[in-house]
Amino acid sequence: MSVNVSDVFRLLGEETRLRSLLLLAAEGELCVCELTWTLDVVQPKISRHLAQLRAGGLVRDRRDGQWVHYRLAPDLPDWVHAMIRAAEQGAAGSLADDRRRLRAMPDRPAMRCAG
Amino acid sequence: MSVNVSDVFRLLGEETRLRSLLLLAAEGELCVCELTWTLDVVQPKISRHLAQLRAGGLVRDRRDGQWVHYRLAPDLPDWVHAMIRAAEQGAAGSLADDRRRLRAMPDRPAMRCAG
DNA sequence: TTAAGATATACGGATATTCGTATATGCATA
DNA sequence: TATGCATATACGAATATCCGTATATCTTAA
Repeated sequence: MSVNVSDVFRLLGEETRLRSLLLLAAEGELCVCELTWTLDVVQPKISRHLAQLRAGGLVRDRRDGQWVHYRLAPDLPDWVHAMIRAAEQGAAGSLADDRRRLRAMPDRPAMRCAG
Repeated sequence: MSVNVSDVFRLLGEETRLRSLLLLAAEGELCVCELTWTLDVVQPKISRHLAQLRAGGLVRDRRDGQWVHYRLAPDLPDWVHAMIRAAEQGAAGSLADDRRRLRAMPDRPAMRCAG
């Protein structure tokens, strides 16, 4: 699964995908319902965008009962990590907002070890 | 002229724009005809994409007689530079190819101080 | 087995993007 | 002024992207 530079740019050029990826990078692992709630969009929209991130090799999914948890792909090349760090820096404000909203989510599917 | 993260991603998610920007970052300043020749695309295509990069605040242009030279915007935030460096790393191979092709261009409009 | 919750996909429709071609604009030079 | 070169823009067509809604799939629990 090799990642292509312009594919990565194209994938992250969409707000929902960018916000999702930055949340995953910051929180480690999130399920679809957490992203749906945090970003305040309908569930199929999140699923579709996550599927694109997965097809592009940026994230992996893991089923856990009813839930599917997404995380960054474990084998991303250095330049992708560098690019994500740059994006975190450029989107610091809105990322912090999203993380705050996530923490305010009621009844999160627990078993999370984020910090 | 403030640059937005997802705008930058979207702009660089198109191959011609990405290759143009990386060439500009590597070479300092290039005119439209150099990009047209190097990337082997028709001139209006280059002009259109450069116009988008300019509208997005990523590049500036400078007219010099008949030629218009483009360069990276001088006031880009750190995270944009970091993102460009990451892209250079991820696209190292094709960027080197493009720079080689540029150096092989005959009758370049001179007055260049690249290296 | 039935019901309910979480997630994924199918399907159109709306919108946006990209492109090739033609043409306009700006500058230099005869 | 007339011509030529470099660049920009206009325009329509092809294509891609994104979305909302409906529905399918998978899992758990009763």
